[in-house]
Amino acid sequence: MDVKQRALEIIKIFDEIYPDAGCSLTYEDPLQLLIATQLSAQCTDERVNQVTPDLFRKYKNAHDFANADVRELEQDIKPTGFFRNKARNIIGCCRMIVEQFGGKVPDNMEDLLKLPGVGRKTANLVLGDIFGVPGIVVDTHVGRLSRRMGFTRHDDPVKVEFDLMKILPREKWTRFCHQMIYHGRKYCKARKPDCSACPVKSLCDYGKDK
DNA sequence: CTCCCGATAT
DNA sequence: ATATCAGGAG
Repeated sequence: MDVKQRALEIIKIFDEIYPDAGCSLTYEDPLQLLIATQLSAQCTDERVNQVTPDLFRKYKNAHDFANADVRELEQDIKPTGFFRNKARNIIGCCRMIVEQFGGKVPDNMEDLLKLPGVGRKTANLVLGDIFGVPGIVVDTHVGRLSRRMGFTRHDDPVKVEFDLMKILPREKWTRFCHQMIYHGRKYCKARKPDCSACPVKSLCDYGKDK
């Protein structure tokens, strides 16, 4: 079967088993999603969601974060790991948003990438979930599953992103990535993938020798 | 390529 | 003990 055809079949099954696939981070506005996503680097969403309610009660907007004390912010986000980099990035990010973008999260890739600590993964997530702009969100799950499913043979997230863009219909991009992450957490896990129970095993060669 | 880094699963 | 978690910068 053609790889595009196979992707569509997988999406059909994903739509049935993950009908409500969306972002697992809790947020109430664009800035909160931007910051929660930065905190989610090498950290589970679950842990981020344990930290953000207090965080967003304490810092209510870009101005509050821009004027935060670095050491204090470090302590506020410590459980998410990489806390020194993340605290510095969040403050730098919010200063730029206040000074150059009128206090609002930019709505385009070019400007989002200017923000410290924001790469293509974070930018594509914000574009997709906030502004409705289709984007391939390549995180650790999407990269791993894409390789296992034969959608790419690259490790480089940017190459994975462009391979997926060629295979998937544009309007499916954002939702498909959320579904891949759900699937990665439930079946196609990094350590002990549960191929025998996988709903798309007939469309994937990865666990074929068991 | 390395570094950042705490928490949990295996 | 080690791998891994919705990455990004130098």
